[in-house]
Amino acid sequence: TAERIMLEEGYCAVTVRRVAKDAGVSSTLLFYYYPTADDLLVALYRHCAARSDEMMQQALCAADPVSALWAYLTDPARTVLGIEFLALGNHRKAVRSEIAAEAERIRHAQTGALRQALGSELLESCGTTAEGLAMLLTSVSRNMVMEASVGIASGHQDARAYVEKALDRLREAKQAEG
Amino acid sequence: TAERIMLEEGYCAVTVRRVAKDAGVSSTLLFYYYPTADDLLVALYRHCAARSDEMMQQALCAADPVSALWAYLTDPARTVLGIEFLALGNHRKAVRSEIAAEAERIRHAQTGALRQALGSELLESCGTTAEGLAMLLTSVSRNMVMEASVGIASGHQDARAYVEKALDRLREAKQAEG
DNA sequence: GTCTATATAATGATAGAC
DNA sequence: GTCTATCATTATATAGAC
Repeated sequence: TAERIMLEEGYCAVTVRRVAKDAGVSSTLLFYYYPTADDLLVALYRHCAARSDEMMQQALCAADPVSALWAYLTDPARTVLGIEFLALGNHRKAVRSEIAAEAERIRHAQTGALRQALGSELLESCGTTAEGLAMLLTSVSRNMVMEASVGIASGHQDARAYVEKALDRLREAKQAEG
Repeated sequence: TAERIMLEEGYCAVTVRRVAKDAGVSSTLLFYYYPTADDLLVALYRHCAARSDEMMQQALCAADPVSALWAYLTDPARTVLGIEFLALGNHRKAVRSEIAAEAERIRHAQTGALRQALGSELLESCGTTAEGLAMLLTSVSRNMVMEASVGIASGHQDARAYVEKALDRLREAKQAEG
């Protein structure tokens, strides 16, 4: 329930009373399990992060990890939720360090997979590193999803085409090399 | 006052009473000028957008518009504010269309300046368009600022170096051509 | 475990004095 | 224009019945 509210109305709308009301229980029951409102948000974050992590691990183990990673990154619901948690971390110190640590872990996992799939040499020959590429792909997908969500469309097709062509080229270069 | 609160605590913290309190006036005075809370937010948005627009116009008229645009995009305070308004638009329909329209206008201005500074042919030879490049640069700067704000650093140096090198190359190609 | 009732503070918004 | 006083609602949180 909390996840749905966060996705539809943003992290500010995820209050104990609101979640309790939508879930059909009393707010005191939620306070019984989560002593403070921040505890509820942290629990929600851990739940979503674990599931997201599982999805990403599957993507990184796929036959084509690069395509699977890009598909994972551009999934609208997951990305909108990720942005909300980022905003949450930006404004509530209680969850900030947790979100930062998890984000670093995720980037590290993506980095390892990209390095394994493409090789450091190929990445360097393209002018970046696995860390840089993971950061760039995350940036484009996040902004694309966020802008699309408010109805901004200019440049989206071009930017998406550019990224997907660049990923195609990386794949081809890897095949030619391997 | 509203701008400061939004920057420091996010758009959810920008309430009529809170702004009034920090500004040292009564909340009814704010309701006198802004009949609803949404009116206050829209007015704040217009104020910030106009100033931001002015900064961008200056950047786009600079000797080196590409560098100036990138400097403008990576300004932390302005970017954090921009992200807050984007999130605001995502969750409050009253301001959504206004924010989307302004964002399209901004992208259009950037697009025109990029086309003028670099030329469509050069951009196409790099595999993208002015719209696509504006979208990509905005994406990287936004995510970089947002992540840095919560303490995420992995890949930032590499991504920034990649973008700045790509922009350098575009400038050099233009100089060689012109 | 789950509830009702409650305390305290903050929210958007209005009525009316000056 | 700017204020005080107020209303209805919602927020986090606690006490205590069952």
